[in-house]
Amino acid sequence: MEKTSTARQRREQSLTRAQIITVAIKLLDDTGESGLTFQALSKLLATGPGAIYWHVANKSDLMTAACDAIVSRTLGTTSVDVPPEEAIRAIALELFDTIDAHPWVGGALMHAPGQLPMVRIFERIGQQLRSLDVPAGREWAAVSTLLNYILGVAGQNAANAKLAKVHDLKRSSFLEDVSAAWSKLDVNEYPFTRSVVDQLASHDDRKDFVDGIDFILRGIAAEREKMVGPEGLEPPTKRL
Amino acid sequence: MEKTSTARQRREQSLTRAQIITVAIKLLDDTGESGLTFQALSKLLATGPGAIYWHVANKSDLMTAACDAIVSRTLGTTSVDVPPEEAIRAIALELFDTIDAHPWVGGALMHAPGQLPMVRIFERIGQQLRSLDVPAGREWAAVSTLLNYILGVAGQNAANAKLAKVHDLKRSSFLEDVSAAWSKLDVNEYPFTRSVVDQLASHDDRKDFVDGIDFILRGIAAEREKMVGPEGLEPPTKRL
DNA sequence: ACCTGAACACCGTTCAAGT
DNA sequence: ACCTGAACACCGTTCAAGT
Repeated sequence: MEKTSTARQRREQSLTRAQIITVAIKLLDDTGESGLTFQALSKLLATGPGAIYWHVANKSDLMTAACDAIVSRTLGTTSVDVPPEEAIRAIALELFDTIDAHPWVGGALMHAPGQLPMVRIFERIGQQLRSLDVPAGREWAAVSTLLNYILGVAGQNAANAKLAKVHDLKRSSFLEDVSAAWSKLDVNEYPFTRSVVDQLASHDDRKDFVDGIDFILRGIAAEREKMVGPEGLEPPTKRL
Repeated sequence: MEKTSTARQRREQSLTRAQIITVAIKLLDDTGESGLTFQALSKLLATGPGAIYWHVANKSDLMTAACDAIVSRTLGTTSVDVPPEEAIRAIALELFDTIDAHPWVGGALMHAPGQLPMVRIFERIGQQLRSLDVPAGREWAAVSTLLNYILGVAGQNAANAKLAKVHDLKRSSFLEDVSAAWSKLDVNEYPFTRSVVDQLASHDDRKDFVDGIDFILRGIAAEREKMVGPEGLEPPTKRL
């Protein structure tokens, strides 16, 4: 009944914020969002719950820090020197895969608006949009759209993972439950939903995700093309 | 120190699920997401915490039910007989305004994937997309994109409201904090973010939101136009 | 069938006391 | 400067006991 694995050391060196974050990530990965407790954390770190508060402001601070560690690691590996639209797709997909592997990151991302992890994504996408020559006045809207879409999918993934863990641990397809519930909806009130129930089981989350990114990118491009118009003259992009 | 307002009745009639949901909504509106407790709720209903569990499975069930009450009310008022793209914009805007007025709805929406409130939105958008003649194979991707984008904004609004309440109750602009933080970022690492800090204060959340919807709609339309091609022939849309 | 309310098993956070 | 760990103020949820 006792976790004999990661609980050793402590004593030779003093506790570190980085150390805490590392163990927190391990805990979150192993036991999910609800598994991160100061109790469990302090046991793994062989210390008291109070000690952690010396290095970390509170649980929310810890979550954001753990999230940022993952996000910065992910964005660090993105390839450069590809066309901007492809780069954005690559950034988005890497985020998707990361959140798929660590669903709690999705939840943490959602609950830390304006915080460092989100700014990292904002910046990366913004830079690519800038080399796409999106007019200065439309940059904000374009980045926000992409970011909010990514956050929506991220949050949904996190929620799915939590539901799957709560409902029961074995059956990976709670999709069947949803599918069954949708099939019982009134056909007159929910004609569309009823007509696409079968796609619930067959659809590919990852593919759908990129499709969404592509819709947005196409929308941004379409607006740009319309603005260049007959003269082909664009307002000079604001530098720095 | 005692809430004298809404605490009366009880006794003449038995407790109702609808009654519970109504009071829960009031509590959520007045005190935020963290204000909804079975303790506070049962006090307002003049009963014990255990009584509520006879009508409601658990807190998550209650939250989803409260969320659904708001969402169904909102979607019920949407006008009909407008072009599909405009209808989608209208649906999205009504949702935005609703979530702006009840930020907790954003959080509840995010945590109930596949649940009734989300299906309502899914269905409404899906119907409009169908009258837009989006090819059957692309409907799922198109609805998902719009829905996930809306969910992203919804979640962000909820998170902002929570942060604003926690940080301090008076100053409505925690934007200043974020703005200050962004201004301290390294210019070489965060050139884009630094160049748009001023837009943080001046931007209009609601307008940005519609802009995002428009990007996506334009993206969907652009794809459709490309597919009709020279022949102008579309595959017949699957009926029912 | 429906309500009561004490009790349970947990939370995050604090803080006097130690080193 | 940093850690200890008991204590505090809450949670959601349960359940024997009532009507």
